[in-house]
Amino acid sequence: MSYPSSLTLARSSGSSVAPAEVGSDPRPPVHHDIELQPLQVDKSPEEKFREFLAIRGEKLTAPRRALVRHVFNAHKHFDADELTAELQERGEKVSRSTVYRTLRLLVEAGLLRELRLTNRTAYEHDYGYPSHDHLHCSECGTIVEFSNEDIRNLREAISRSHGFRASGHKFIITGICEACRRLRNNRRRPII
Amino acid sequence: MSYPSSLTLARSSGSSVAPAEVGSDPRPPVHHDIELQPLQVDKSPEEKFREFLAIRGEKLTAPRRALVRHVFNAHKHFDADELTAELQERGEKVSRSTVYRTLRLLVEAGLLRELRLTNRTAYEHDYGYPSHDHLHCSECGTIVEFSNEDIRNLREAISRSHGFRASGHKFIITGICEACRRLRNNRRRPII
DNA sequence: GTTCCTGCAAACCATTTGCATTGAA
DNA sequence: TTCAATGCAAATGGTTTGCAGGAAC
Repeated sequence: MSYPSSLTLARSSGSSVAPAEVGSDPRPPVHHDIELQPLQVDKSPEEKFREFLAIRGEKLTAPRRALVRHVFNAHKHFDADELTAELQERGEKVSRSTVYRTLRLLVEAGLLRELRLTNRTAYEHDYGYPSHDHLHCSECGTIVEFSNEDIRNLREAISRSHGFRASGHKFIITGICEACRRLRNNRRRPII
Repeated sequence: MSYPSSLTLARSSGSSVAPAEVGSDPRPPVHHDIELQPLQVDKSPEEKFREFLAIRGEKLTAPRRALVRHVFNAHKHFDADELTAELQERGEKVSRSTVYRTLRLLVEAGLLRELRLTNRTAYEHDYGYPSHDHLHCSECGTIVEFSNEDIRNLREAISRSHGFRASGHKFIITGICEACRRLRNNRRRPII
């Protein structure tokens, strides 16, 4: 069976260097700006999680199910407190502790990936989503995803030459996004 | 005037893919494993810091001087508490708060770079040290530095294609270092 | 002198944990 | 029926901050 992966907002996947694509308003320090196509996967995240738990003799409870469903319902970056708030707004009974505990499990299960760009840990989909890296705007905090296959090769070559066996990597490019740069320029030469 | 930069432990700088070089004991979760040549710089870190402070109308005090001297006396990764301990062992009167405050200044001044691999922030030399990236052993916590010029090009190409103006990047390869891999293998097939 | 800096202790804030209770298998 | 999960509140641990006294410019 094929899980249709109802992720939102997919764009150009870009093999060597992907074309530009920038969001409109740069003010709120929120993330997103999704560019990649979700992968077709044969099991739903929930099912995948249940299996992971079963192997360890652990249980898929109501709060865990609500959480994993909610998280994979929209493709975006989020942190523990945002998630807690969203779940509670929806009337789901999930405490902050359980959110933290479950997020840790989802990372161990390979469903989510951690991203430490600020003091709060951000999470993103790993299961059903292609390997990618991030551009991080230091002005507005926007996170843009991109995919570049050279990076993987580079990572392998470097690891090999250092006797490392790579299991993953993080490549984060920090800078100013196009929208913020334009705002800056407009401020410098204002229309009188 | 040329500052001779008394950094310790330099090794192969490696342009495209540097040769392997691995430390001996992988147990303690401490960092290091330096591979790059320090750069020749025209001002000492202390002098550079003094200038930075002067511009902002701030002062180079005794604790700050002790700190910047100590930090640039040896090339290694360290965190705030390690540094506080080392300074106090040497009889320098620097409180933890001042260490935190001064580290932040040194980052702003471009003398140090922050590295967030664990829950504690690690610091490393930026001034007088070439741009580089890191291999991080998930088993023993060792950090190995490497330098690869393709990364910079990749970063520029990707940034350009996304309308970003890059100001920096972090490329961290996670995996198992050679020493830890050997330990694992020995454990799997023990000598009876 | 004025302004900035220091140390101390307290505050902060994200995350973790102990424990009594509840619930999945 | 058993072992694990939950929620709450308290603990943790790295980092920041308010403030009164102390130093640089």
